[in-house]
Amino acid sequence: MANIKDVARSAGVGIATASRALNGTGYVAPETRKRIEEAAQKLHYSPSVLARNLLRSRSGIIAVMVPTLSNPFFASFTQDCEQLLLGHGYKTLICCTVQPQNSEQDYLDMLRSNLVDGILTATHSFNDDAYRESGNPIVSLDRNLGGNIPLVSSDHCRGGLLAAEHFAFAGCRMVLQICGSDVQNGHLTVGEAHRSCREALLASGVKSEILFTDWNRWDFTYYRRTAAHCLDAYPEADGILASDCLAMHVLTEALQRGKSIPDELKIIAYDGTDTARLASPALSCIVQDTAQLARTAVDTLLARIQNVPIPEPPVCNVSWLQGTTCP
Amino acid sequence: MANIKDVARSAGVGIATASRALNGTGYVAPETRKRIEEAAQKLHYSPSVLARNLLRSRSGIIAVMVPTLSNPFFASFTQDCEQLLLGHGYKTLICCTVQPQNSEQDYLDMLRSNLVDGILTATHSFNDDAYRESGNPIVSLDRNLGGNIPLVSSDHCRGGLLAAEHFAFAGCRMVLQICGSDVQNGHLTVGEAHRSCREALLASGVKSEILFTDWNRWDFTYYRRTAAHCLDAYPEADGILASDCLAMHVLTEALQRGKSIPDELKIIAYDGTDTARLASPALSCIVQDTAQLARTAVDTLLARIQNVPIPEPPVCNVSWLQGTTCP
DNA sequence: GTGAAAGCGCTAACAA
DNA sequence: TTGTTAGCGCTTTCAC
Repeated sequence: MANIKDVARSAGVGIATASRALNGTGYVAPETRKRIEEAAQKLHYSPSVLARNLLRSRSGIIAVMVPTLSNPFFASFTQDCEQLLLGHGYKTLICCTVQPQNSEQDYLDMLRSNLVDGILTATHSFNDDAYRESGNPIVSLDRNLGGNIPLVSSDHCRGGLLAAEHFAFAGCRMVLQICGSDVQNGHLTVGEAHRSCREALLASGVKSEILFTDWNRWDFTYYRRTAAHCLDAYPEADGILASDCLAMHVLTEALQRGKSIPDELKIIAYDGTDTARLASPALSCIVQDTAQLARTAVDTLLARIQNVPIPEPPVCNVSWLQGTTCP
Repeated sequence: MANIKDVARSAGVGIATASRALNGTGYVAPETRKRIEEAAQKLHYSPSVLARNLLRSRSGIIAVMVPTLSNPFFASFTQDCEQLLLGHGYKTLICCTVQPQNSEQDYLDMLRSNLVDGILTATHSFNDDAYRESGNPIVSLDRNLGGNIPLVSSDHCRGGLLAAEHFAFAGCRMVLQICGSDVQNGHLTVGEAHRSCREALLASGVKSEILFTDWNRWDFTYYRRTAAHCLDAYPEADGILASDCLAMHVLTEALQRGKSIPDELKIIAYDGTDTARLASPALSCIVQDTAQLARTAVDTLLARIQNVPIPEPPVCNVSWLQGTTCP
């Protein structure tokens, strides 16, 4: 690969002149510029981003950390971030933490070692200290990392309330809320949804049970087993709240058992990704606005990187999407 | 951020010694090593990957190009690649080409400018020349780029055959095959599936129509419109072959119109991602083995990077997954 | 065993 | 307007 020295030599000019011409920075005679450009063309010159990065100590790369891309919510969020970041001149490095051995620490080290300029994390693990200590531009989705790490999240409180209202309105007597075990440490803001939902249900005289799923499990078989377990262990439940994938499995499993939906069992899917909207019968959903989440997260991160004061990130919208699994 | 010079100074040694101690390369007295390590610890030293990369002219990053992560097949493939690459010490840069302005060219330039060590492309656009000219380590999924760019793909010929067999067995008289318009340039290997399916159908006396979808469209509304269009425009079709997402929309739309599935209409989903397996009634699928595809693609790319001779990449398995939308 | 120095490819002061 | 030079932070000869 030809480098700038080759180009300069070939054009019969100094290195700095070549650099200036190629970057359009500083003075350079039109005729010289032409010679340089031709030389660059001829040699297929392409500047080394590596060298440039070292000089500027920035890589132009942002890491997006998610548990797994196989979950449509995270896939969608990642996709949205990638597009937005691209618009700001950043590339996106993807980090899936579904395998416990891919410790978040390794990913955090990328920040310190300058491999990435910032991190946008949407993972669910526990070691919050590592994040705080890492100190650099980090923005968190849906998980309160403490320190002064900006938190971006949906209005889960309202989300939970919406769900409760619809369950109650539909005449449920006993709702099973399925949520990740990781909400238990209290740092996951989605816990708010379950808290507010439960509170509102109880206030309306509806019973509520909470079932915690295993940590960091996002696979088909686990979902299916969990769905079956719910129906086995809580036969009296006439309402179930679960995130998209799980809700779809519950729906499938319930139909297979001959349950009539929504008559015998109401289901509300939390997240409301396109995937959930594809189920038949259509799932009733609490929809998180991934586009808004991504936009907020990216804007906040970029502000952080540029060291401009960041406005308190707005809480993102949730909305009700009427399906047929809960009126 | 402390650099190696700071560490060396703090430990009272030369830079080279510090480097050797920290990397465990070359001789260094145990006691000196200890001093250096302590200094590094104290200063929170973390080596700059940027500098190291420049020196080695490698970044340890692989780019994975897909149309969009919102499609579960690509999400799954990307996820699998990321995990495998991580095991080989590579990070994964994600490039979504759903927006036409994010030209593949920009991404290819990353190769030349050393930002990535290799590219794994699974996009569907047309400019094959750019790939060939870029010359560096590239592996293609499901798209014949020509030159000597390795191609990894499923046994689509068998996939199409399987589909045809099941349609015929189910007693279909007229099958509608929906496929991306991009197969028309003949470079997309998935075209094989449709070719072989159609051939086998015709041979069995079953009619076959092919409907081409727009290029590079992967959104919910487009899917839905297309599904509706299929049912409108081909009322006589009693079998439909479509990729997962579209198949799910067709299923939903058909049910909404009161069609009885599979009695009046058989549906086979091509890809068979977890998402499709979640539909109710369960979709009958031709399953591509994304794990195997990813493994093959990654192995081939790494061989290419290390400049070892690459065995002809094996054609990956497809299999039939019995659902209830086609017996 | 250790350290000085060269250099990866580039940009930005500073001189000329 | 152009060229020389000093680094960015690191690894790696090659003397000592």
